[in-house]
Amino acid sequence: MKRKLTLKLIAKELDVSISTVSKALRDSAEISEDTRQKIKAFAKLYNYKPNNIALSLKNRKTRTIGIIIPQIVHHFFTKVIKGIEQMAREHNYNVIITLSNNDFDKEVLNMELLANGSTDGFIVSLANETLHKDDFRHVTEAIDQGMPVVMFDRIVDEIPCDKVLIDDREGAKMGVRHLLKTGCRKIAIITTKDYVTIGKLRTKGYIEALESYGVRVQKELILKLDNIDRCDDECSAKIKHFLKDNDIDAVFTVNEMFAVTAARHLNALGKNVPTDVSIVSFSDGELSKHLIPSLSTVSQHGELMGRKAAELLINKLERPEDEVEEYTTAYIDTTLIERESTKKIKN
Amino acid sequence: MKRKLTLKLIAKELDVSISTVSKALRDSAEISEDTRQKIKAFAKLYNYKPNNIALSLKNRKTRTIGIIIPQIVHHFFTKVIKGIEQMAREHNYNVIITLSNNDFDKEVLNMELLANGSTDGFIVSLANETLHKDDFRHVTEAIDQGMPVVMFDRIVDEIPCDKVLIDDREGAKMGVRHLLKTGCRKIAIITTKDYVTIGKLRTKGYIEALESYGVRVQKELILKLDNIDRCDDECSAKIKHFLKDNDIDAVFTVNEMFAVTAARHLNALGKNVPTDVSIVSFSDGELSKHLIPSLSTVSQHGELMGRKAAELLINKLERPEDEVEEYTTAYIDTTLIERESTKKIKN
DNA sequence: TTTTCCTACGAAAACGTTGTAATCTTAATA
DNA sequence: TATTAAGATTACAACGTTTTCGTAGGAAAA
Repeated sequence: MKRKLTLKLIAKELDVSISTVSKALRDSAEISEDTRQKIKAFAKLYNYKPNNIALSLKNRKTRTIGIIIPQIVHHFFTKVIKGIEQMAREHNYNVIITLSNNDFDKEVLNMELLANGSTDGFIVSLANETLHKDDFRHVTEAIDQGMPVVMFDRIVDEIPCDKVLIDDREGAKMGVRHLLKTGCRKIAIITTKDYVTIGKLRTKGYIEALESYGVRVQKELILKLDNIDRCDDECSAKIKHFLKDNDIDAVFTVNEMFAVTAARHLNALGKNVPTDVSIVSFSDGELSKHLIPSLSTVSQHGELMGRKAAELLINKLERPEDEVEEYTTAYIDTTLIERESTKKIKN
Repeated sequence: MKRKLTLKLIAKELDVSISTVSKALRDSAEISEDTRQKIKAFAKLYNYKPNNIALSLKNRKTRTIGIIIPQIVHHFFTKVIKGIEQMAREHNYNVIITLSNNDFDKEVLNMELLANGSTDGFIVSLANETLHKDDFRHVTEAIDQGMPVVMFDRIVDEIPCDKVLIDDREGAKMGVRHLLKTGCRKIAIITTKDYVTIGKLRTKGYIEALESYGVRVQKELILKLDNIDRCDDECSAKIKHFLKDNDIDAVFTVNEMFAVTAARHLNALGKNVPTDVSIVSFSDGELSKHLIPSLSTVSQHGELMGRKAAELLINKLERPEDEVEEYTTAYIDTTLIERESTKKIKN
């Protein structure tokens, strides 16, 4: 196995010192034109590339961003990553992704692992279990150690760091308003339990939208589920009964899976979408687009979110030492995408 | 900003040498029980963690695997990554992911970037443009430098390295056979042009399945499209006409998007799936699962593929120096998943 | 007492860089 | 001719580890 080319090898080969080689390659004026050319030619010929690890150690910087997310088999996170990737690349940063699988211990482990010199900062979306446990020491510890952290999507208010959020309340409001505009009045919502910030805020938006139209909010039309973005059999059964037991003409869901499951059950119940029941879902997924009928959604723009998160982090990483600490919370707007699961707006 | 705790700081604090601290923490018998306890207690109290970068530099190993893939917004790659992640984690490796966006130059750049000390080896799926250009120097160069490389899915036969592939021919055969078993005889295929290896092999499987049942292969029932995994308007229109113009009772597609598009057009044509026309698709997607009706698929097991790729790579990384070079090509079996788009098998 | 052998620690090198300071030439100036 | 200046190169330390080798001091053996 060939050994990677190093300054030392070049130096030995050309019979100069290591310093000379280093300086020549960095175009230092200290080195004579002759020597510089010779060294650069040699380096180019044998394709010398400085060793990143050594540089990281020396500079105490890795130019690497660590992403900690619950899972990757999820279109939303996938898009966020893409956004982060883009922005990172533009600023010459690398990206390491680790998955927590929604497991608290694994999340802690991953953060510790990456905190030991591998990354300059973190972009984090917390695991379900972490939110549940209400234990964020691993995050605050990282922050205390001087690691900049940006949280997105699944955040915790109390942690002092930059945050990027979807404007969940506004988004939900927009989605439900659309249902109202198309004439629906018996609008249900399928959401998560309140400890999930997202669910809570979206529920709030739902309520506000109804109130703004003078529609009474009925408690029995609000279904709060334990699941967050998967929908297992139990979850599916609950949705089924919910849809069967209530007289509704529309359903708003806080994620795609709930919507798809609802669509399936409505279909089984012989209800036509959108004639009998309209559906609007919060989403950043492919599913909505291709379902028959395709789903109208409140689109989350995960890519933008990723870009923003990366931007905030990079700002922190490159700010001068003495700058005052200051935390931003950025909101990413949502867009309503009309598809086949809602009726046309009446004029 | 607090400085990270290092051996040096501990040594200074406890008034011993750096060596002593290092040894104590690694439970060396050289250090007296007393000192050892004292040092370990201190380290624990202040949460000392060795610096990874320094270790990497020293050991000339990073315990990091680099993944180079065309895109991440694609369920298949997402699953592969998950598989790689798992296996890596089990063997105490980290994972860095970079995206080529199907762009040749970016792929080259990414590989060079990661090759400079950041990773011990690569898992690669080539960009379309790279396959088209037929230029693989960046890969062979990495291999020449002693970087183990494992290719998966979009591979090139000539490159000497481990490879992981889906058994496309067998998979397609199994899918089409299932259609035959459920009584279908007028089976169409929607596939890609032959220059895409995957399409070619799957078409071959289709033909073999028909022949094994003594069903005549009709050229007009084979639709070869230019697209690979997206399906734009033009592509959709072609599928629409194909379905309208031919009298068929089943359609086999080489990817999920073709299947979804077909389902949509069949629906519009008033054909019931599966009563009038059955559908089987090659896939590793979520779409199939949630479509109404859900699609029967030849499942690709991306996760397994990822695990296998990681396993091969780790084997290479940990094999003794003097072992002979030897390359494996592993095939990942496919599985037929029966859902609602096919009829039950008649006995 | 002298030699040998443990025990418990420390010094130093190495991994690959970079930047500062030191050194050595050679030519110009006084 | 002696001094200085400049130009060109090199030595060295540092980043944080681990590990090999060395060594001091004391106890056991001769």
